[in-house]
Amino acid sequence: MNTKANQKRQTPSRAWEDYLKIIYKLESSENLGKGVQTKELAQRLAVSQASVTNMLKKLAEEQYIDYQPYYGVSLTEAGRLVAMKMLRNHRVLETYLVARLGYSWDEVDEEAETLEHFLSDKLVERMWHDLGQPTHDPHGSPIPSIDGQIEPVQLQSLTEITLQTPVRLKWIKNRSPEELRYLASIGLHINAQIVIKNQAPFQGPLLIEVDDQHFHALDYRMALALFVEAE
Amino acid sequence: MNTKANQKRQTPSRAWEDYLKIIYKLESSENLGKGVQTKELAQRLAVSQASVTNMLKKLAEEQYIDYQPYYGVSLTEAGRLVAMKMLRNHRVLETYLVARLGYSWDEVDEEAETLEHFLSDKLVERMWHDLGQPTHDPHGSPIPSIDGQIEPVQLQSLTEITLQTPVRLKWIKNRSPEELRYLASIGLHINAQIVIKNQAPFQGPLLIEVDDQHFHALDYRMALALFVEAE
DNA sequence: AAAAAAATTTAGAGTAAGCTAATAATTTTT
DNA sequence: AAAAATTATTAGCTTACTCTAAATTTTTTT
Ligand SMILES: [Mn+2]
Ligand SMILES: [Mn+2]
Ligand SMILES: [Mn+2]
Ligand SMILES: [Mn+2]
Repeated sequence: MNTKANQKRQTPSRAWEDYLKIIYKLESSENLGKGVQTKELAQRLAVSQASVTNMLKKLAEEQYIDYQPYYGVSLTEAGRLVAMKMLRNHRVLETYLVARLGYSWDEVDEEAETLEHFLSDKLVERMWHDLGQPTHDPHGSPIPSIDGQIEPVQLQSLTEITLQTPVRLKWIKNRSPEELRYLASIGLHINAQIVIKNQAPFQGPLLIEVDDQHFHALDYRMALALFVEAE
Repeated sequence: MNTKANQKRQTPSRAWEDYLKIIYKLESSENLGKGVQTKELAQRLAVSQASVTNMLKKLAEEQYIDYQPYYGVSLTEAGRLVAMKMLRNHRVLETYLVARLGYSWDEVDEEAETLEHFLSDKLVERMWHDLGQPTHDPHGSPIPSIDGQIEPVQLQSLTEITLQTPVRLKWIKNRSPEELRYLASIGLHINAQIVIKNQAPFQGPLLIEVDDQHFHALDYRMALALFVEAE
């Protein structure tokens, strides 16, 4: 009856869930195959690095992550499943708010960031079925399946597209509400058609035509966050 | 620049909100005009009496309650408004889950008990408008208005009704999911017609007829929680 | 009015999650 | 290969909320 070894893995708290979700996001958008850094986590979670170190020890203890002190962390399968559940909760809710309660795509993230931790499985599944089992959220992010599978994103950034080739907007990655409102105001919603007419040098703005209608100058950094598919 | 006096009142935490909500419920269902007791709060919140005392000091400090040590507590106006917001959030959500997501009345309380603390005003108002601005939840409890007004319940308990007088069921107070399912199974939903055919002595069961269809024996303690209105 | 019972508060401690400052390890630059 | 810069960890505190056990006050019973 060893008190430590026998202990059940606890239900992850809100804090743990946010850590695991961010670790997942950093892991999958990471250029290299290295572990996720303490510093990056601290930034994304808006807590001190010391707090992150402290929490990583607990997450490792409960086997949600593999932790090599000084060399970063990666998710275990248990940790990945927690992250997937958060992404599913978050994205199903966002989709529901837009489709059923008149939210616009810039309003949903704030609501979902908190509620993702408190929605029951039952509620998420009922929303998802009511919506017709959607596969993507209002920003084009894939919704993990209930058993934790997620479609790999196979899209190109708008910055990688050659001039004059019409493409369709499929995913907007991580933009602020203000930026999302701006994008909507120039017609850049999911599935909009985009043709790059010109690209200024030195990572300068792109001249784009949207849905064969209007021309706009698009900042290079913004273009980096727009992911598209050949028509 | 006194650190204490200048301090803003903090946004109430989930724990504070639950305390204030329960204080409200005990205050308004209390027989006498005395303060709400520490012991009752401890029972309803499932925490120790010492924890309650500790929390009451903080709530009094922030002026959400009036607290007379040893003689119980009552809500201030600020405290009452917090309680009303929780009841509104809780009851609007319950109504939404039943009307829009196929929940039955015995499933909604569990979901609402947690989510009431995390729903934004925007979301609650959108659900409420989408539902057509309902005034009562699926159990018949009144939904406070957005500015904290609540309709006083003016109903009689089924135990106070004379034999053979048809009445309509308007409110089921505080029943467990199991009891709610049982009530539904014998046709006792909101607005069902009830006629008491007989009442056994010594607070024994009531013989009732439901919607002119079926007869049932109803436990006296259950009847105490059913509130009705003359037809 | 005293004794007994019940309710309440106080004392002391624990856990979760955060912080700053100090220290240590790693990585980058020279 | 040193020095400098960066990143990470440790040490020591803090706050919010909870607990049990002991002490105190109020209420009820005798
Ligand atoms: Mn989001
Ligand atoms: Mn979150
Ligand atoms: Mn309820
Ligand atoms: Mn609650």
